[in-house]
Formats: sequence, structure tokens, C-alpha cells
Amino acid sequence: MDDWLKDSDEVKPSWITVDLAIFTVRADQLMVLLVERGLEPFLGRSALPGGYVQKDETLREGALRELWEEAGINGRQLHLEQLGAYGDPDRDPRGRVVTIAYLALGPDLPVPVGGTDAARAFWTPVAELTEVAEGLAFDHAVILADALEEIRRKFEYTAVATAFCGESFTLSELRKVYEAIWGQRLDPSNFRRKVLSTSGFVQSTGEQRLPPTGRPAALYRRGSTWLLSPPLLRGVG
Amino acid sequence: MDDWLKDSDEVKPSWITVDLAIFTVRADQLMVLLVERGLEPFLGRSALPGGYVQKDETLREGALRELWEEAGINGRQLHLEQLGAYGDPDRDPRGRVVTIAYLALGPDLPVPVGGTDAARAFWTPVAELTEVAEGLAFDHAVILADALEEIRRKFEYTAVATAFCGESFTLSELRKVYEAIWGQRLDPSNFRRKVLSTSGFVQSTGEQRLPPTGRPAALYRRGSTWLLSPPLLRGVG
DNA sequence: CCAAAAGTGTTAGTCCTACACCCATGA
DNA sequence: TCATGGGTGTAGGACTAACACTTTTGG
Repeated sequence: MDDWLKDSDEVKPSWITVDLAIFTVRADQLMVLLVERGLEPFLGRSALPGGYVQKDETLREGALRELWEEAGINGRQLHLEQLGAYGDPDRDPRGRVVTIAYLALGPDLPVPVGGTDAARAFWTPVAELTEVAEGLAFDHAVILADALEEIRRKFEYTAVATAFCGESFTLSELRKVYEAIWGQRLDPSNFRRKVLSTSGFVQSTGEQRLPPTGRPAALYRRGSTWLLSPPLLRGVG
Repeated sequence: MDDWLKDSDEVKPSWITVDLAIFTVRADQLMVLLVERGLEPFLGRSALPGGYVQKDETLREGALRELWEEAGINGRQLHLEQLGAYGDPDRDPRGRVVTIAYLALGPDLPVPVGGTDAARAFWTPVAELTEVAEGLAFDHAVILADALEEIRRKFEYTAVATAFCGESFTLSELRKVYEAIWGQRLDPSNFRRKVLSTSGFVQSTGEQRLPPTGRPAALYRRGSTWLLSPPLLRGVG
């Protein structure tokens, strides 16, 4: 490293990690992926998946790599955005470690299987983890809370909800995603109208899907519009 | 630093900096604070103010300290929020430097004066810096663009606009802030109604202020509400 | 009185909500 | 034909944009 970089009593280099808050919707519930730590510190405790950023990769590339190594998930198919940096000097007992948190959203993903790091990973319903969250390693409870707030906010004014659906989806599936995140019933007919009247939100595929019972539903895929205006307001609640 | 931290060919420690995108509204224009770099690399080029995070401070504390050292601004009086981390491996010619960008918004601030680092600081109207921005040091043009997008978005659904006003302000002053950011006229009467009907957005002080000419205007201060629902939509535009 | 800016009222149109109703399928 | 979920229609109310109008000041 060049010697024109400042190194003094006040300024020291830090370790950089990425941590991932990975969400999916399964059985009408918002789930987050946690891992059981296999190393000190916090050995055996639950944590968000993550790891060190390597020398020659971008932060995003590091997040994608950890997504694969720790969770067995190919990130090219899901929504990945940066949440923010967490760098309190005492957040890691090993020393100064600044972590860049990423938010990942994907359709109902396969349960992680054995054989890799991902074997230690498991899905947890966020509705049930209020007590569990306090036991998370590092400051991961804070990161998780920030991630949840970010999701709820972004649902109102972006098309991010489609990230929880597969390649093609019905409007009912999309609506159930909103209902899971907002914890509130939405009127199917009004929801349909709002979504379809926002040009570019979704795009008809022309195909249909048969529900277990009832009339076949039209299939849609993501449109090109990301920012929704007007936003899909959640009711007064 | 503990030896249980990974150090290998792939993983190396990094330098952590904070960079500040500081905005104010003056003469109905959105302005950003830039500095002329006094050190290599990019000596003499314009850049966002910023510097190294010290050993025992949080990222936010580092941002507040740089705000004071580089811009002569006491940050306790303004809005300061984290924008995100920028850490491409080649963003700094000196080596791996990850920067945490902060967004700062404040009322018309005193022009930085000589005698300190802040002597090199100057306000630039964002409307005019399209060409200038390309010449900024490091990836600061990207950070600045992200900051502007964040401001415009947050104006719609938060009360962040009040950060550009002083302790107390008239509704016209607040409206002019919106007009400066959105580059669009707003109907004074409709604006007033929207703001006042959003409970907790602003709070009457009972005082008045005399404009250069015309009827005195009632003064308000920030209310306790941060999230606006419904959002102050910017018109179809 | 006039100009300028604050502040109120009104109206026509748009959007939203709630809910009734029809449609297409499997059993 | 029944149950189930998909999909359309509609009436009342809420919200909005546009703009006319009144109020209060200094000159």
C-alpha cells in the first residue's frame, strides 16, 4: 500500500466485510435467512450471512460471492441493493471491522442444502423473531431492523415487490406479497386496478395459470417501471 | 489487531474515509459545498469534503468531525444521514479505500472563511455543475449524483425539506425550497393547505415575520412528523 | 391608493374505497 | 351445481388543481 496513505495513532486500516439480509416470501410470510456461526466470535449464535470483501472485488461482487458461498443462492436472479455501512468501533470484538450491509430479495428460494457453508443456513419468519433478533451476533439485530424498515418503505413507491415473485406471476401472488409485508388485507379488485393502471409496472405474458380451484389467472412479468407514481399507498391502517 | 482476523492473499485491510455531500438552498438555488484538494492525488481538483475515519470514532462522528474541520460547520444543527458505501477496488489510486458517503442538509450557511481547511471550500449551484461534476476527484461525481437523487426522492415523502430552513420559517420559504429542488412552481395556496393538513409536519410558533413588502407571514417550526402520508406529490411535471 | 405577498374559498375533475356482481374452472 | 378464486362495474366520498378573491402590510 502506498506510503502517502495516512497512518498515525488516530487513523488505522480496517477490515471490510459484507453482510446480507436475504428475504423471501413463503407461505404468505416474510422470511429472512440466518446462519449459525461456525467460528468465533459469537460461535454457535445466529447471524446474517456474510464475510470478508476480497482484495480485487467490488463491494457488490463481494455480496454476490457471499450470497453463493454462504447461502447457495445465485444472486443474478434476485434484487440486491446496498443498505448501508455499519462501523461502530466496538461492533466487532476482533477490532475495527466495517461492514457493508446488503438487502437481497428473491422468490421462494430452495432450502439451503448440506455440503457447503450453506448447510448452516435456515429460513426464519420475521414475525416470530422479535425475541430471537436480540440474540443475533454483532449488531445484526440493528441491520435486520433497518432492512425491514427499508423493505416496507420501498414497497410503497417502487416495484420492488415483483422481486419476491418468480419469472411470471399472477396478480394474486403479487397481492399476497404486499399483504405479507404490510400485514394487512388488500381488496383484490382495487389492487388489480392500481397495478394495471400504473403503466410499466407489470406486463402481460398472455399465458394463464390454473389455481388449485377457480378460474385461471392471467400471468404477468415485471415491467420496466421501477418508481411508482402515484405510490401504492398502504391504507390508513 | 487480533490474529484471528483473516489475512491472506485475497483479504487485506482497507482505509476508511467519510465524504460529505453538503447542500443548502440560497437565492432559490440548490447549492453543494466543494473543496479544492490540497493534497495528492487529484491535487487542485474539486472534490467533496471528507477525510479519514479515526480509530475510536463512529462513522457518523467522523462525518461530524470532517464537517467541522473541512467546512467549518457545526453539524448538530443540520440533517445528517448516511448515503452509502463506495468501495470499488480502483476508486482511489493510493490503494483500497472504502468511503462512506454522508448527506448533509442545512439552512443557508455562512460562507466558509479563511484560516482553516475550510478556506478551500466553496458553494456551487448544482444546476450549473453538470460539466464541472465530471471533473470531480475520485468517484465523487457518482456520489453527488446519488445524493441528488436521494434528496429529490426524500422530498416527496419525508419532512426533510425543513432541514433547509432555519429554526423558524414561513410557509413561503418552505415552498421556495421545494420549488428549488423540483425546479417547478407550486401553487402557494394548495401548498399551504397540504402542509398544514399533514398533522405534525409543521407547528405554529405564533410569531410573524415581515416580508420586504406585503402582509406579515406566520412563522412555523419543524413538527414531530417525519414520514408524510400522503406524500407531497410533485405534480405530473 | 397601489403593489406585493399572505391567506381563504370554491368548483370541477380525478382518484379511491367498498362492495355488488359476473366468469371460468375442478369436483 | 357448488365452491373457489379471477375479473369487471359502479356509486359515494375524498382528495386535488386551478384560480378567483380577500386581507394586511409598506410606500
